[in-house]
Amino acid sequence: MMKNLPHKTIERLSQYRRALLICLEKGQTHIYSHEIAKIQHITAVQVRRDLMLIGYTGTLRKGYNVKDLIDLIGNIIDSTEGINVAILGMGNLGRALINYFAGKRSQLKIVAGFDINPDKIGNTMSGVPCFSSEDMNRIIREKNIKVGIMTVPAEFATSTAEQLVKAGIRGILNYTPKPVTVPDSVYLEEYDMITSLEKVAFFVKINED
Amino acid sequence: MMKNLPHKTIERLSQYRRALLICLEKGQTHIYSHEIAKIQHITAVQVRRDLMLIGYTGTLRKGYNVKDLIDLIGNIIDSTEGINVAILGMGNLGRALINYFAGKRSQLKIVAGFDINPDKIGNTMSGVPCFSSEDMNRIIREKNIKVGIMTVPAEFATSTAEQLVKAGIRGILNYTPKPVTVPDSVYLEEYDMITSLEKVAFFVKINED
DNA sequence: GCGGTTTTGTTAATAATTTCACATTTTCTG
DNA sequence: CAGAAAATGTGAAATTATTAACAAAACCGC
Ligand SMILES: NC(=O)c1ccc[n+]([C@@H]2O[C@H](COP(=O)([O-])OP(=O)(O)OC[C@H]3O[C@@H](n4cnc5c(N)ncnc54)[C@H](O)[C@@H]3O)[C@@H](O)[C@H]2O)c1
Ligand SMILES: NC(=O)c1ccc[n+]([C@@H]2O[C@H](COP(=O)([O-])OP(=O)(O)OC[C@H]3O[C@@H](n4cnc5c(N)ncnc54)[C@H](O)[C@@H]3O)[C@@H](O)[C@H]2O)c1
Repeated sequence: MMKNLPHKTIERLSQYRRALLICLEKGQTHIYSHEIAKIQHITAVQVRRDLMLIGYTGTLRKGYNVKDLIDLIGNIIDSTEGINVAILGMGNLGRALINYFAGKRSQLKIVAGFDINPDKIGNTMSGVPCFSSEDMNRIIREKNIKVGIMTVPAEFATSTAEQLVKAGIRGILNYTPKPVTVPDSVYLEEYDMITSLEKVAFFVKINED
Repeated sequence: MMKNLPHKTIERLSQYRRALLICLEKGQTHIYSHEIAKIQHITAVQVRRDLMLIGYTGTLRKGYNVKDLIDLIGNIIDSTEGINVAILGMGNLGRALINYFAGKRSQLKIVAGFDINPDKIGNTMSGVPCFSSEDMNRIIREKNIKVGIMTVPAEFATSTAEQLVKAGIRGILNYTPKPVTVPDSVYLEEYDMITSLEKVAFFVKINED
């Protein structure tokens, strides 16, 4: 069910929820498609189309119920039992991520970090225990970790991905600038900040007439 | 010229270059479309189509010349005089970014950081001087900074974006989870790691049959 | 209660992106 | 040198994503 939602829609649903959570905190009970659209820099039609795809129906002239919509998006994109996540490489970026995620989403819990630096192993950072990379296989299985976020140095990207796959991981988010290869059964997402920055720089350049 | 390249192509060109630079370092002189494709997890046709769009012609049976292609991609996406970049918010993520970018791309130079924490102002981090946010307007104009990377706490996202726009910035890369609004003349790119993680988690969930 | 306005939901149209299919060229092999 | 194999380049088709257009319903002001 809901397996064939467009990839772009999945991303937007996550973003809608983020915006809706802010509205909920502010005590807002309803929201119009064009309000969501404004926040996300897209069109109101697109918002309505996405909500149509997940079968949510708003109220005419009142818009969408913020709380209900948050819940429905949760039903669609979250998994019921939650998903345990590991950080590979507790360096600058790894720590920044742990800090950022701490308590943000109850369905996604960072339950372990891994490193090879003996000074870090055994410590806890923002509530996340750091283990030795050597124990990756065991810990990932013990803690039922499904997703790994790779923040190791680029030269260790390939070997770390291999270890993760061997340990039975189901999804990898790779922040390393080194693309990795995984079997089809593992979902892979790669992101490089330089690509984003170069894209911004490109459009700045061509806007300069 | 080259103004109407598809957005997706721009992103991929940046990624091709990243891969090609690694090949160049290894001493590889030529590369086939299917080799590039494998690295980027896309199809060879897509690579050829992108290169067709930028007017690059490879050699039949030899593939593409690594060095030439790197140079051509540079001609397309880099601006000739280089672009100066500022980091807004020298916290965990800001410092991680400075560290990461240091010396990676000569065309994109992080020339200033801004913060409001007096302990940070006046210091230098990985060669990047940290200024007070109050001086943003002056410094951005003095140093001819065109692009800003926002890594301030979410509650300061809106005001920081406003300051940047007032200072005449041309592009913003927003890593804050708070979407911001800017005039059409400013190119805006937003990225939230939670969206990426939720996307990975979603596909892990639906792959579990 | 009526006419005007606003908003949703959805079909149809359009636009963007990717893939297919294949002609062409080069290289290799015997 | 002929035929097979491997690669590029590209028009056309297919797919995916976005936008336009509009009917229908709800509310507002009078
Ligand atoms: N810093 C950024 O903003 C940024 C942005 C994009 C990508 N990246 C990439 O993310 C990665 C990490 O960046 P960083 O700034 O955190 O670097 P860092 O050097 O601060 O952290 C790397 C950490 O990984 C650990 N490590 C090394 N080998 C390991 C292994 N085999 N298994 C587990 N842990 C291991 C190190 O001990 C260190 O703690 C790099 O590949 C970098 O290119 C960084
Ligand atoms: N840490 C992550 O991995 C991560 C990931 C995605 C997004 N983010 C977002 O990036 C932002 C920064 O994250 P962080 O972990 O670096 O936080 P942080 O608290 O470590 O850093 C924020 C820095 O911004 C400075 N600051 C505060 N107000 C400012 C202002 N008005 N002008 C300039 N500087 C100001 C603070 O002094 C601090 O140095 C947050 O919005 C966070 O949600 C972080």
